[in-house]
Amino acid sequence: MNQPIQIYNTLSRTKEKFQPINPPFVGMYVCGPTVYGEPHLGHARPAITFDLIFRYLKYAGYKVRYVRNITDVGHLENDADEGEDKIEKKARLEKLEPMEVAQFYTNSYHEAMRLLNVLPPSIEPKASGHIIEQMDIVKKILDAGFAYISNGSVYFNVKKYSETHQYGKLSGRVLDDLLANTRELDGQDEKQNPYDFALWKKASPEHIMRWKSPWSDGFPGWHLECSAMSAKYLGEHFDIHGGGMDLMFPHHESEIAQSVAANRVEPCNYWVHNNMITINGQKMGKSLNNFINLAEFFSGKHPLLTQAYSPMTIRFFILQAHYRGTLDFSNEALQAAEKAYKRLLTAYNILLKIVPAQQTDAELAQFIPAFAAKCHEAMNDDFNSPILIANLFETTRWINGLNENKFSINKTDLDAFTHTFHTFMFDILGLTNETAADTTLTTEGLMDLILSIRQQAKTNKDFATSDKIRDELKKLNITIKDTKDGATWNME
RNA sequence: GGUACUAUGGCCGAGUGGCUAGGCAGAGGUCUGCAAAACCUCCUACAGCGGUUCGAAUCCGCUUGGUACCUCCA
Repeated sequence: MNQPIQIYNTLSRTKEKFQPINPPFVGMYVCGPTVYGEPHLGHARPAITFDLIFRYLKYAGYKVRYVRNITDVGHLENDADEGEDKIEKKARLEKLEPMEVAQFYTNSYHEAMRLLNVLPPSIEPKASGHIIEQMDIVKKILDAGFAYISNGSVYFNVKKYSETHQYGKLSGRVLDDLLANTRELDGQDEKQNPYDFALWKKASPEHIMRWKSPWSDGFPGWHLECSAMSAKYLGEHFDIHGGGMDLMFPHHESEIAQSVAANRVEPCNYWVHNNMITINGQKMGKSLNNFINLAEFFSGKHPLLTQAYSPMTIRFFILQAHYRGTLDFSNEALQAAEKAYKRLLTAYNILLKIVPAQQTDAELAQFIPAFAAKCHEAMNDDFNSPILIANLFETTRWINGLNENKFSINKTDLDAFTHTFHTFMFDILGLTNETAADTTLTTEGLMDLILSIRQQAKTNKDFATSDKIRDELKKLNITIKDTKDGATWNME
């Protein structure tokens, strides 16, 4: 509303002006996790990407309804010989109810998101709670003639659909190519064409998660849950649909086909996809032994990690790259991010302590509004967080200069400066002031006392004592810095 | 093989047809009892080969590399 936002739309492969259907309201749907394992980096990136977008749209004055689902049914194992539901398999291995498994990992996911300071979505619907809505869509698609029933399962007729619509327009696929490149596999006789996809699957006898339907005892297939839940909470036609680039085909492509077949309307105007993450240049996968979950990053307990990385370091690192580029994790890169993040925090904490003067230096007076403008410009250009962060770093020399009395600033300008910094660093990027959070008044008092004793020792040339104080504090992760005006400290 | 994304200095990672990314690391300096921090200065890249252009890392083509997806599943 109050910002001209450009957003990259996968459908058009260009940046487009963001124009909601019904301003100031914005509907955004993002594909959430399948809860059958510990949350890992692959969960963090989309969550943080769309958290950034959510935060900025709200900042820009929109009333955003953000829906992010929990997938807790019908996820078949990728490389298993017999198609076995991931959640069911886990349940069998751990001797638990399937829903117990789903709940357990949903809780883990929520905890990881909380630590990463990812705001909870407005609505977080579960697939298992929307079976009826999904069956309704199956009925609609059957009625419209875009699906067929085969042996108790219902399949989407891609060929029929493509006679009047363009299946493949999101991912750039051509139907003939799909056909030519699809391998013939066993057990696909139910489908008329290999590229048809299931809307409803008949459950095999050992399949625990099943629901009654007009077609069979079974479970909803494929991409149906997102179509059902987005339509229920955002309407049949809403603004933004997001997710990882890996979901573009077939998941999102099929969502479009389903929605158009059922409702005769495109599900959304803007498709937004975040790019993938690699670890040391390789994709992350259990079979590659480089699978690191978020708890392991936070604790440092993984053979590939040389140290623990705080949630804010991970968040900062992810935001330092643009969401549409691939991002490679390595210890070196994370350590650089950790230092950079701390430097920015230090600058902010110094800014809070600056005492205003009567006047602001002319150059600084120009910088402050320019800084705000550049921050907005960065975010308006397809949520360019790396540019925003670079802009924040531009402030450090001003802040350090103020701290050393090289410049002066008046109260109005100082407030504006602080406000802009705070807004972009904490409200929009969603970083937290980890250092300040640990600092209590008691600690301040204790540190003042300790530093005065150390100053006394230094005055007496008792450097053994002063160094001992500094070294022992260092072991507690408290760093002393001696400056002209006395010692300062900060806690890591 | 197909589709998509991508290839930037020691590392991470932005970006535009001609002009500074930013961070980390490194070098020198200021400061300092020492150290750290801070500040100043330096390190100037754009996979390869062609083409368009007065001019391209930025546009086009080809080549090569990386990643994801292309079967059941969300």
